[in-house]
Amino acid sequence: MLSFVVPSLPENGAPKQEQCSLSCALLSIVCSALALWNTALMSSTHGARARARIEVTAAIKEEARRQLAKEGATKLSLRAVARELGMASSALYRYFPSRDDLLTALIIDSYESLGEAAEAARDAAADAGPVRRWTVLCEGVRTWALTHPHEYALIYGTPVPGYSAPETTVPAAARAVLVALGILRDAQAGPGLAPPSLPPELEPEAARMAADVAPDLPPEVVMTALAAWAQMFGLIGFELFGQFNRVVEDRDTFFRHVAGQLARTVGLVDSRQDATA
Amino acid sequence: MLSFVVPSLPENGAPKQEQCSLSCALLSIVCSALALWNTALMSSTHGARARARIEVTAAIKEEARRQLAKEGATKLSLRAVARELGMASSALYRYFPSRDDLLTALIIDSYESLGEAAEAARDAAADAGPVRRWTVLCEGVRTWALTHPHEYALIYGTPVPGYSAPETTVPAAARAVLVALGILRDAQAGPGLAPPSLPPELEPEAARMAADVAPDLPPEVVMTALAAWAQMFGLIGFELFGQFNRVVEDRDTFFRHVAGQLARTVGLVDSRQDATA
DNA sequence: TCGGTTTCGAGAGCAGTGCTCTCGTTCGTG
DNA sequence: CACGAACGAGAGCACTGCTCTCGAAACCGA
Repeated sequence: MLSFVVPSLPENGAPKQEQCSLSCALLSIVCSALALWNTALMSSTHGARARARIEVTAAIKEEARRQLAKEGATKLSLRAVARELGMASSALYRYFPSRDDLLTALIIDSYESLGEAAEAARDAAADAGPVRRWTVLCEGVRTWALTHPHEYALIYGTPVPGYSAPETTVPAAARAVLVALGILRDAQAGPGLAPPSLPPELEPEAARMAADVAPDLPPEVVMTALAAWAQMFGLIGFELFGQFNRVVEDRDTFFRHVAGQLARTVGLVDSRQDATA
Repeated sequence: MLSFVVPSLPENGAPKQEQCSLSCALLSIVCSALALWNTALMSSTHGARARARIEVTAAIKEEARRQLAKEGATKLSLRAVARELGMASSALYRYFPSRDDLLTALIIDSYESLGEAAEAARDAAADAGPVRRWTVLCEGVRTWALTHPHEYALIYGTPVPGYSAPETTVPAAARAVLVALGILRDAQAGPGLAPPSLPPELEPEAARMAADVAPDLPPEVVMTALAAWAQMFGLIGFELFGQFNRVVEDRDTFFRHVAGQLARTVGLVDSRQDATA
């Protein structure tokens, strides 16, 4: 399913591959059918069988998540999951049409987990000044990444099977960045925002983006915030994937400082609380 | 070999894994022996056999690089490489002790390729102002990433087998960032640098870093430049891995603007050439 | 020039993978 | 109660990384 959404990259022209991508398309249909089936059962709770189904599905995801956290996405094996659960590997395909679909489910879970961590960081510093709130949020994301390296790699590292995540991941992925936009919104309502300047050739793009994402915020702020968000993940990725080995040592304070700089870039202004904190 | 340098992440405690990591250690010794053997042959050119060896090694790497560019690191298969080269898969192990070692060779090649692109970008804008030179360098790196997505993913995405690259990749990895530091050095000698301010708790760290990397540059500049460098890769990674899909459309001008902002963050100052360009 | 040593390629084989197909069994419902 | 849908298990296919063995070829010293 994942490898089905790869329009821009060349595929090998072997006939076997064509057959695969065709069966992938069919599988994706089957997958959404299964998903609908699951949610339909969840809502109406048809019976014991339905409950068993969502229970087994949860058990599979749990065991898969354990293996993911232990050894990473590339080492995640359907057969090992089935073995650990004491069932035949073929039985697993009743719940997930392919390994990629299981991975997609884990991707969504990881996004949700990150979103939860971001929201917790937001709530932990709810009374602080804007710059500090932003910094705490960034530190929360970083801490989550350091404690869930394989999950982080799954969602922000190399896309494992193909090069584009399916549409279903989009809302989960948006959750964390929405927290950042919320902080900006609060700052606008309270201490104030100092919108950064933007070159004129970027203004239509910024307006389009802001209209899609946060119409109540100045377009320059939205665009700069998105850039800052991506830049933060550059820092985290470098630290997590070893690019800072033997280069940056005191990474906590380094990251905190850069996150604060990013906050000011976005337009957040220091308050008394930030200065004292 | 790669999976041998994973001290921080938990491994599964199965005995088979221990045996594997042990054999990995042995293999890494064999690998360095083979590497020394290769270079020794290259320098003294013992005979036709030695030449054939380096030729076959190059052919393997070439075919592997082709498969890497076509389908990505996870799909790279030793057997497929051997098949394409018309030799038995087992014969390939005479040249690379394991798949990871072949990947390591490709990683180094990718770093060198990126370094070349960075140097070309530097030379292409040798006469421009500091901000423009930095921006052109960033655009060069981005263009390389967009044209070599799988190579980029190999070196800046998720580390494929383990979580830390072997030491041999370090000099190759440094090549690109040294170009950035060179631009800063030129700016210091010519148009001038405006070193950014740093909180006092980061000054010792910055001093240590600068002493290691670029003793002739102000520590604040070195530290901020490294942060900016990492941030740039955050932008590139987001674009390349689909995080900007349906969010950022005009990515060229977006990236150019953010790269210019990063240049000013580092301490580079606009010149007349930058303003007109 | 000869014989021993090293290097090489090929084949078979092992353990593992994702995935498919078939075949009984069990469950829910008309 | 009976029928069909869902389920679990097993065998099997094609593929992977990797090891071992064996014969042939190349090298090198005597």
